[in-house]
Amino acid sequence: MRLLVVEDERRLAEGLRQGLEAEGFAVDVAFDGTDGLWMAREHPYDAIVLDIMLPGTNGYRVCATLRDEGVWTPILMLTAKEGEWDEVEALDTGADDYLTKPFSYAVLVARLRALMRRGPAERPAVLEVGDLRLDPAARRVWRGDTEVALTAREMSLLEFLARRRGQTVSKREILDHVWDDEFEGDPNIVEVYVGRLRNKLDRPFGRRQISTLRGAGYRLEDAGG
Amino acid sequence: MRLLVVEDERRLAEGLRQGLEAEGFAVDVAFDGTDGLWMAREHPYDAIVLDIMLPGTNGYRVCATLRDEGVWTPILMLTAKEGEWDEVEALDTGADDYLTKPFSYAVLVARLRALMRRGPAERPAVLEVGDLRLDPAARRVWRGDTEVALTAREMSLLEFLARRRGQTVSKREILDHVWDDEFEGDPNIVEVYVGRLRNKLDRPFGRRQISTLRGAGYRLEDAGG
DNA sequence: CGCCGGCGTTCAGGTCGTGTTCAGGCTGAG
DNA sequence: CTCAGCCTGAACACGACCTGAACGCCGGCG
Repeated sequence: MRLLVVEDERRLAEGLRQGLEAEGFAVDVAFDGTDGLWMAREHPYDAIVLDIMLPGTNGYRVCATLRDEGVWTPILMLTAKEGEWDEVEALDTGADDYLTKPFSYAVLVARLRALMRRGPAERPAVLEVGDLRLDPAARRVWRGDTEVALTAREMSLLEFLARRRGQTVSKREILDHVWDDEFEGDPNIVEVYVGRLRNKLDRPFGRRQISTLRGAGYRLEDAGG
Repeated sequence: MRLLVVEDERRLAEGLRQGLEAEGFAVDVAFDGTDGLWMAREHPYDAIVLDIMLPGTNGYRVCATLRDEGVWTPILMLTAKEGEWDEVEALDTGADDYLTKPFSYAVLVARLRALMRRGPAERPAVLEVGDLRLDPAARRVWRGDTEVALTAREMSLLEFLARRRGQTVSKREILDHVWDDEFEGDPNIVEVYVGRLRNKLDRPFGRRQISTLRGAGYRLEDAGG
């Protein structure tokens, strides 16, 4: 069984390598996100241990990118903060399990074995909100039974809203996540794209699932409200 | 440390009880969801072990209901299927952790201890005052079961009052916090907005939870007086 | 190499919700 | 009774939001 450990704290990384090798695993180590991503793409690992706080590319991004590229190797994430939303986010971006630091070594091994027993989860995450269904990996969207064609940008906006379903997300938040932290163009672009999503997903079906909250932002309603 | 185990398989439930009591926990057992819900409401447990597949009320529902009612006891869910969406759903409905059956007994204990160490944490991102419930993050408000639509300004006024529930807040204080330190318009605007909140939250429900204290300010009553 | 179509983005004009002001009526304290 | 403080319905103005259209970039294709 071959493992990849992506962890920037050298001491912890080396400890894990030794311990896991003693357990009979073959272990590779990457010290930052970019390296980790590259190695995960190149080699067929049986599981990946992935820290969230990483230089280069952070854990969420590594995970999301791999899933996007169709790499479904089981991933166990290491989250630093306790009681935060990290865990939910970890699972949302396609991780299969998570562990909060500090963790017991025995628990890590137990959960790794469970993950690998489960096999390479060839299970593309599908988000469902009401009768809206979207497969981020395949980049496909259905309203009920009929598939709807979206452009790349429309897709990622919808995905962002879907992951925060029921919540109000501000325009600034949308710009930061769907566009880029440094995007400094016209925020009106969000309105334009929300409009396009409505034209494709709501109007033809007589719905209004994307609602506007003036002064607050937008919200994808849970039910077909 | 007091635990509640909600599990319908008698054999497993008894095994857990014995094992956990041997670890020094005080353990109560419920064999279906309805009982579990009732017991969780009545007693201040330090943590709850909750099976998903249950007669009566299923685990998701038990968890969601408790969270809705403001019970934030740490919950560890037991999911039966592997590699399904159960885990995400579990965390989404407000569970703090999950374990996939079959699980190692040692892992269960380890994770329980971690949960309890974390404390009755999970800050209720939701404010509750009487049967008034508001989720500042999602920007949503409910009176009992019915959601009420508020504008941005109404929302922040209500949030301010809710965070000072039971206390009298002066008009000046409200102006400083909900509007702006330098706001120099007509203070009457506070009266207008209090009136609007009453129209939306009190009047339609035959309540009067926002009371006026002449010469002093306003107060959001704890109970639905 | 140049045409073409799709896509992301910008722009301008129109709509309508929301924040604010105002004036007159109401209420409670002294 | 009187007055200050509070309530409230109506009116207004601003700006957030919507939308159709145009522009430029890029990749595919002849």
